[in-house]
Amino acid sequence: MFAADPTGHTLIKMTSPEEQLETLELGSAKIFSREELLEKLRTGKPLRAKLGVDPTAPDIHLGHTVVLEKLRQFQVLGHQAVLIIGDFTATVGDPTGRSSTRPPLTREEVLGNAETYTDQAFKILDRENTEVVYNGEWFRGMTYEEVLKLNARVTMQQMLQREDFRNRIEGNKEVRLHEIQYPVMQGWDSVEVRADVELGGTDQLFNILVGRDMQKSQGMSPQVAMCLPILEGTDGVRKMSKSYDNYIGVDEAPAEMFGKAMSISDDLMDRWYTLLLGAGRDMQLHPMEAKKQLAEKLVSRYHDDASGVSARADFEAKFARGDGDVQWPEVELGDERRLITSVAIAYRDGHGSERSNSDIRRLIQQGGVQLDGEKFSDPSADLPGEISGKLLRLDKKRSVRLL
RNA sequence: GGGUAGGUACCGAAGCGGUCAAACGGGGCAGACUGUAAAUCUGCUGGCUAUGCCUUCAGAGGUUCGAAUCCUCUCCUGCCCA
Repeated sequence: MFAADPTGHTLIKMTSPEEQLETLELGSAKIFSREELLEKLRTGKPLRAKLGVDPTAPDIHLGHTVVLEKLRQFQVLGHQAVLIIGDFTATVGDPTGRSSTRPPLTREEVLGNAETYTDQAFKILDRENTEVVYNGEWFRGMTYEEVLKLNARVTMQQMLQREDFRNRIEGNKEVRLHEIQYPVMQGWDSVEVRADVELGGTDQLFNILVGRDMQKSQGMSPQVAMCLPILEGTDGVRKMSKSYDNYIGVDEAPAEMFGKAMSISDDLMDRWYTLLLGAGRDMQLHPMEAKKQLAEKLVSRYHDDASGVSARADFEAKFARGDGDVQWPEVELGDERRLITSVAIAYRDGHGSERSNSDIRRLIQQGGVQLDGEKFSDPSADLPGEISGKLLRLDKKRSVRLL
C-alpha cells in the first residue's frame, strides 16, 4: 500500500494528477467515477477528502484502518483530510447491513467514544493536517422544515432498493423511519464540508451516492465516491466489527494484537496481507511464519518496532516452546486454597476477566485447569498448601504464576 | 381505527398445566488433533454457600396443590383492511 509517514510533517510534494490517481486507485474497490476524480485532481487544488465515522464504539479496529490509511494517503499527497465525527448520526445509527435497528446511544456515550476515537485515528492520520468536525454542529440546530426539505430529495423507492432494508421488510422485520434518515444525514454532511471525495467501505456506496445528489441539488460539484474493500474479522467470515467481537483494536496491547492475528485462518491471512499490508504473502514461507510476520508488522505499525519484535518473542516462548520462562501475570492468593475461588481470583487479577463460579466449575471439569501440568477434574478440590512459584494454567491461552 | 398472528435464553426457533433452567440449530467456551490456523471429533453453554436452592419464558395482576403454558389488563412488533 504505502508507508505510513512517521513524522507526519514531511508532506510529499504534489505529484502529477495521473500519478496521484494511480496511487489512490491502489487498493480501492470502487471509484465513482475515476474520470471525475482525475478531473478534480487536474484542477491542482487540494481536494477535500471526507471520511465520516460514527463513534458507536470506543475503539478503532483494523477494519477501520483500511479506510483511514487511504485518507492518510490523500494527506500525504497534499490534500485536505476532513474527518467528520458523527456525534449526531451516531444517535440515529447507520442501518447499513443491519438486520435490526441499532440500539440508541446516549449523547454522553457518543461524546466519550468520540474522544478515544480521534486519539486512535491520529495513530494513522496526521493530526496537524486533519480538519475534525462534529456533525451535531449543523444537525442539532435544524428546524423540522429544513429536515423535510432534505427528505424531499430522496425517494422511498431509492431507499427500498437497498438490500438491507429490503431484507428486513421481506423478513417481516421492522424498519423505523429514523433509520431511513441516516443516508440523508450522511449526504448532507458532504454538503456542509464541501467534500470533493468521500471515502468509505463498499457497503457505504449508497450513502455516499446520496451525498452526490445532495450536493448537486445545492449547486455543488458532486463528490467522488471512493469505496474500499471490507475487511473480514478474525472469524474470517463476517466483516470486522465490535458487535461480532471479531476485531483487533489499534489500541490493543501488543501481546493481544499478536495473539489475535495468529488465530486467523490461512485464507483470511491472504486477505489481510492484501488489505492491510498492501502486498501478497510470500508463498515460500511456512504459513505460520508468514502469519507471524503479518502479526509482527501490525504490532509494529500501531505500537513500535520493538514491541513487534518482543510480542513475537513472547508469543513464541509462550506457545511454541511452551516452557516455563514466560512472564505470566503473577497472582497472590493469600490463604485461599479452594480451587474454584482461586481460579476466579487468577482470572480476575491476572487477566482482568470476571468469571462466574459455574463457568469455572465447567472449565475444571473439562480439564482446562492445571497446576504445573497436572490436571484437575474435581471442582471441589483444593490447591496444595505449597503453591509459591507454581504455574496455574487456566485455559489454553492463559496461565498465571502463583506467588 | 378494525381484523389477525406474535413477543421464549447471545441469536433463530420448539414447547402450549406438572417429568422445563426450558428440545433443536447457529454462535460462544473448553478438551483432543495442530501451526494458540483451518477442518474434524467430543463436551459444556442462567446463577449459587450445589446430589439441593434461587432468579428467568415482554410487564403487572389472577386462577391452580402446581403456570413459559389458562384468564384479565398493560406495553411492544408483523401482516391484512381502512
